[in-house]
Parts: sequence; C-alpha cells; structure tokens
Amino acid sequence: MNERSNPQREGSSAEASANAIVFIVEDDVSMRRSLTNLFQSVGLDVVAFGSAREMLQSKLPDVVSCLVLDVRLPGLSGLEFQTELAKSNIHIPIIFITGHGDIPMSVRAMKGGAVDFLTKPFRDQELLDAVIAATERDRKRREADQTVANLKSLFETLSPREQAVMKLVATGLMNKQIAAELGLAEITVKIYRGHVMKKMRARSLADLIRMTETLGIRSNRPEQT
Amino acid sequence: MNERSNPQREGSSAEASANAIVFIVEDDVSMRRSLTNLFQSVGLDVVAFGSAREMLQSKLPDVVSCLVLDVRLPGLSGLEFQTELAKSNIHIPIIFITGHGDIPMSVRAMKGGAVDFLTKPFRDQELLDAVIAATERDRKRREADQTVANLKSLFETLSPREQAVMKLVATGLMNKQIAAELGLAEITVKIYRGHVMKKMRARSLADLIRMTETLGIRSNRPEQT
DNA sequence: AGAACAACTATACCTACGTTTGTAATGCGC
DNA sequence: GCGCATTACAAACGTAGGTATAGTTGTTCT
Repeated sequence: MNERSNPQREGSSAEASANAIVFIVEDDVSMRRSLTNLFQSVGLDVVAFGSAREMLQSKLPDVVSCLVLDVRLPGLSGLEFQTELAKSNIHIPIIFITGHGDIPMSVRAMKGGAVDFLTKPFRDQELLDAVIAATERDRKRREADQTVANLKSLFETLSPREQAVMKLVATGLMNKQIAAELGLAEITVKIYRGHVMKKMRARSLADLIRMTETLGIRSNRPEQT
Repeated sequence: MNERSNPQREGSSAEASANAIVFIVEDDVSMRRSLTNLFQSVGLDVVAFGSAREMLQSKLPDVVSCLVLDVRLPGLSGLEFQTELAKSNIHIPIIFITGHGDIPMSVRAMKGGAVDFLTKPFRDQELLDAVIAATERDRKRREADQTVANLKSLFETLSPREQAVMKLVATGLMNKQIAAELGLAEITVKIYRGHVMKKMRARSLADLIRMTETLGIRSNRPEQT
C-alpha cells in the first residue's frame, strides 16, 4: 500500500526541501492519495502508509524527512505512534492532521514535539508550510547529529590512555598535573597529548576544548565557568 | 484588584517551588479567587490581575514565577498577551486556561512556548503540576541567564584591546598571530592576555574558551570544529 | 600644571608545551 | 614466533606562554 513518487521535482516554494521525503500515515485512501498528489506537485518525494505498523515495519531511509500523521488510525493511534517513535529514538518531525481532534490531544502532540497539529479541513498551503518547517527542522537536527557523530568516531580512535589525557586537558589541568593524576611521567602525557591533537584533527587547544564541549566530555571540574 | 498572599507556605508537593510567584490573569472574579486560594494552599505566592493591561502596568518582581492566563479576556486576549510578552522580551512561562478554546488556539499557544493549555473544568492537580513544571522551567532559564550576565559584566571590564585579544585567543591563534592581526608586539599581546585571564577570573585556557562559548564570542574562525 | 590611567613596548627570565629519536615491556591475533 | 598496537619513559631541543621591571606616549580629570 505504498505510493512511491517518481523522483521528479518541479521546484516552487519547496525548493529548499528538495530531496526531502514526506512520510504519510493515513488510513483513508482518498485522503492519502490527495496528500500524496499535493506533496508531489511541489517536488517532494512521498512514501505513504495506511497504518503506523506498516511504517514501523518498513526500513526508513536516512534522509531529511518529516511525517504527516493522522491522529485517528486503526491499531496504534497517531499519538501513541508519536510516543513509540520517541522511545525508539526516531526523531522525525511530525505534523498531525485530524478531523476529530480535541484540545488535550493537540496539547499532548505539541508537548511531544510535534511541528503542527492541523484540523480538517485545512488549506493546502497551511500543510505545505508546516511540511517545509518540519523538513527544515529535520535538516538542522541531522546536521547537528552528524557533527557529534563525526567527533565521537574520532574520539573512539583514541586509545584509553589518550582519551583519559584528553578529558583532563579539557578540564584545564597542566601536563604535570595530568601526569600526577594518571600516575605517569610528564613526558608521556606530552606525547599522548600530541596524539590526541593529531587524531582529533584539532588545530589548536581552543579547537580541542570546543570538541569536548560538543561531546559533553568533562571530568570532575576543578573549574567554575 | 490584586490579591497578594501572605508569605506563608505549607510545604506539600510544591516545596520545590517555594518562594515562586504565580501570576494570574483572569477576568472572572470567582475563578480568580479560587485559583488564588488553590495556589496559596500549597505555599505559592500569588499576584492576580483582571486583565493583561493591569499586569503590563504593574512592575514585575525579578523572581522565579509563572503565569496562569485565561485565553478569553477583556481587551488584549490571552494569545495576544503572550505575543506581547515575547516582543517585550519577558520570558515568563505561561499556562493557559480556557472554557471556550479550540485546537488552533491551543496549537498557537504551544508553538509560542506555553507550558500547558488546560480546558475548564480541569482537576486542581493538573494545574498544580503545570505550575510546578512552569516554575522549574523559569528557574532554569534564570539560572542560565544569570551565568551569561555575570560573564558579560566581567567581559565589559576588559579594555577594547583586551577584548580583541580575548576574541582572537578564543579562535585559537598564537600570540604572534594575534600580534600581527592587531598590529601589536607579541609582548603586548602576552600582557593583555594575562589581564584577560585575571579580569575574567579564568583559571585556565580551557576555562576561558568555555566562557567565550557561553558568551557567543568568536571572530572569523580559521578553525572547523 | 600635575596626577592618574590606558595603551604600548623592551629586556630578561622562567615555565609550559611540543616534537624527535630511541628504548622497552606487554598483550593480542594469525 | 612474528607483526602490531599500546603503554611507558628518557634525553635533547625548540617553541610558546607568562611575568616582572621599567619606560614612553597620550588622554583625561582636577
């Protein structure tokens, strides 16, 4: 029951989101088809499902995307699905649509991080605006995640001792203090520190410190900030 | 039309929010009174108003607080008030309550950063939970703001030249590069750099770098991170 | 005019950082 | 057993960072 778009795109206001995929989970066939057409008409790729289960079973491609989700669904409800996705660490931005919603539902959805919550009938442009906002959010999140992942993989190329030295460097200790802390000679710390700089591709200490910040690396801080 | 509580507090589940003020903007007198009683009964201080204008005209004390706001109000509506507060850079967390709300209202409120959006009738505990969440959010925001403000005031004790040196140190340049950049002798940079460390109360370079991060100080970065 | 302060530099000296070269023990996988 | 990564240290050397002392110039306040 998937309607995969042909990967054509026709520009228009969705240009910034070109290559983005819009997932649709909507049990009503005619609604699903009209949503699909709407998104394809502005050059977005579409993958549509009839239920939450179907989407969970399919393998989600790792590209910028968002999810247009009906609240009322057979099986798992839209709100339950949102919770499930969060539990599974799937952070796709969600736009809810519904014909029979109420305020507590919309509040729960928004508290859960939804981008928008639209009630039928809505104007096409409203939904498109929400989708553009959602894909933009996803793009930014992916960018940030990528940065952290890159740093993390660099960090993991460090030997345990090198990682330990990096942590203590990040807290602002001098080489001799690090040596004392780890029961090493100062010269050894210097050498490991050099390895850290090379392997982390840090051009300066300032650079390295910022890396530890984005990695969330800090030991017992003898600093205040 | 203000009902100020006596500063008694009776513990209970609101203990973590002791000393917090709950602002109420609600035109219905009996509702306002019952809300006031509810919050006072758990030891919260209360300041109540009958309209948005009244609250805007009063001087808001600089303490942890939140706002319980009726959506339907004479004059400025609750949602408009939320927008106004944001424009005025007043970041008090808002809990909306309403008897005649709809989904678009609640979505707009939540998009605007509201903590919750409750429909009458609601259980007392629901509102209290929301108030506790809201004051906690305010406490954290204030804490973060305070940190930045402290650093900013330290930074402003630096002479223009010292500030410039600090910026370039933060980007990871060596003293001689900084000197070239600013048209100074290296020795001068060293001395200003020493001043920077003392005046900013930084115990190490790592410490100083982190300060520049929370201050958002960076020049043209010849670094990547 | 004189005091006070900022910006700026020089000489001298010391400490901290970093790299190179070389040595050596340990443990792991094939 | 052989190769390899890891851990560890030493000697030697060069660079970078940091401070103290002392002095110049210019502005501003009184």
